[in-house]
Amino acid sequence: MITQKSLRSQIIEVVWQLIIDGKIKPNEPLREIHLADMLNVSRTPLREALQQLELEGIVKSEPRKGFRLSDLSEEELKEIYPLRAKLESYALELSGIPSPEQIDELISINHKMDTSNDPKELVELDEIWHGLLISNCKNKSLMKMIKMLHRQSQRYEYAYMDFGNMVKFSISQHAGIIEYLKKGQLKEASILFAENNMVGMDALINSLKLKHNN
Amino acid sequence: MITQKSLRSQIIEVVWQLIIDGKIKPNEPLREIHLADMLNVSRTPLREALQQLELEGIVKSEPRKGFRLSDLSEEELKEIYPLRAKLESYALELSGIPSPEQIDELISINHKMDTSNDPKELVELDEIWHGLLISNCKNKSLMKMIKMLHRQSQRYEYAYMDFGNMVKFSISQHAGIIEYLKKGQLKEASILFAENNMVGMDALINSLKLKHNN
DNA sequence: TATATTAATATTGTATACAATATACAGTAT
DNA sequence: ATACTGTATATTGTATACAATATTAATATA
Repeated sequence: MITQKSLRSQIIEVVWQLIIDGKIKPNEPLREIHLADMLNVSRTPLREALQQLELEGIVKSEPRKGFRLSDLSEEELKEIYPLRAKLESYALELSGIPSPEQIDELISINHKMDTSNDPKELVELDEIWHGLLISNCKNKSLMKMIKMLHRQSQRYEYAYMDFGNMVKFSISQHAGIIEYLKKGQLKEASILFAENNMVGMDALINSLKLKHNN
Repeated sequence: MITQKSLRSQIIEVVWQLIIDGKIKPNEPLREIHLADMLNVSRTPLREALQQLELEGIVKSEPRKGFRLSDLSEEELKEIYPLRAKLESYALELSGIPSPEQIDELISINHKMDTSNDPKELVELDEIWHGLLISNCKNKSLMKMIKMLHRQSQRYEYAYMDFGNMVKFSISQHAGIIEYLKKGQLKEASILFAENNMVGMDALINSLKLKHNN
C-alpha cells in the first residue's frame, strides 16, 4: 500500500533538522513567510507543523508575535530529565524482559556506542538504545509522552554534545541493565535505567556550564 | 460568532464542551465544514484546534479522512489512570506541603464534594481539588502532561459519571491526604494520592462495564 | 542629539479559493 | 438481486487573499 506522508509531518522533520543542526538558534524568531518560502510550502501546513512543535515544547509562541525557538536552560533540563527517567523506567517495567533477539540487539548497539567517537552518532545510538529497550511497552499515552521528552532532551544533547568520559560510564550502565534483564531482574534494571538517564543529565549540565563560562 | 480573542483556544473549549456534553459521540467524524459553520469560524483555526486536541489524545485523524472523536475503551482507561497516578503523585512531591491557606481551600472543596450529589459538579470539584493540590509544582513539562491526562480522563468521567459510593471513599482519601500534609508527611500523602487516582479508575471501569452490559 | 510621533512596512490571524482525494450513487452487466 | 464501474458530490489538504496588529523607519520637536 502506498502511504502518502503528510506535508505537515515532513515539515516538522525538516524544521527539526534545522534546529538540531543549529541552523536556528535558541530564542530566534521563526518567521512564517521566510520559512515557508525556504521549504517551498505555504504558510498553512507550516503553521500546523510549528503548532505541533509548540505542543511538544520545542517552540513557543505569543499571540500576534509568532513563533520562536525555545530557549535552552539548566532549569528546563532539570525538569525534563528526571521526568524522562521516571517515565522510561516505568515503561521498562511495563515492557517486561525483552526477547533474546532484542537483548542481542541492545548489546550490539551498546557495542557500537563503545567504538564510536562521533558525538552526533552517539546521541543517535543512545536514542535508539533507549527506544529499543522499552519498545515492548503497550501504553500508548506513556510512549507518546516519552517521545515528546526525547525530542526535548535531544535538543540539549545535540547542543552540548561534549560528554567527556560520561559516555563510558553510561555504556557500562547499559551493560548493567542488560545483565539484569538477562537474569530476569526487571525492577533492578528499571532502577538502573532511571539512574542512567540522570547521569546523562549531569553530563549535560556540566557541558552547559562549561560552555556558558566561555 | 465567537468573540474576538484567541480564536483557536476558544474553539478548543467549545468543541471540548460539545464532547463532554455528549453532543459528539465517540468515533463520530468531525466534519470541518459542518463544525466551522456551526461555530461561525473558518476551517483554518478549526483545524488548528482539532490538531491540538489530537495531540492531547482526544481526537484522532487519518490522512485524507479527517478527524473523528476518539473511542473510549477500558484498555485506554487502564493506560491513562496509572500514568496519571504516577505523575500527579510525583507532582505532589515536587510541590511540597501546601500553604495553610491552600490546605483550608482543599478542605473546603472536599467538603463541597461531600455535600454535592450532582455528578457533573463532582467531576469538576475533583478536578479542581487535584489541580490545587499540585498547584505549587514548578515543573512545567510535568504539569503540561498532567493537564493532557486530565482532559483524557475527564472524558471518561463525564461519560460514566455513575460513581456510586466510590465518591464517599474518594472523599475520605482526600481527607487522609490532607491529614498527612498537615503533619508534613509529604511522601505518605503522595502515595495515598496515587491510590486515590486508582480508586477513581476502578469506579470508572465498573460503570463502563455496567453500561456496556445493557 | 535625543525623544516623541506618525507613516510605512512586515508579520501574523483568519477567511476564502482551489486542487487532490475519498465517498456516495446511479447505471449496467452478470 | 448483487457486484461492478464510472460519474457526481463531498471532504480534506494546500495555497492564496485579506484584515488586524506589531515592528521599523522617518520626521518633527525639544
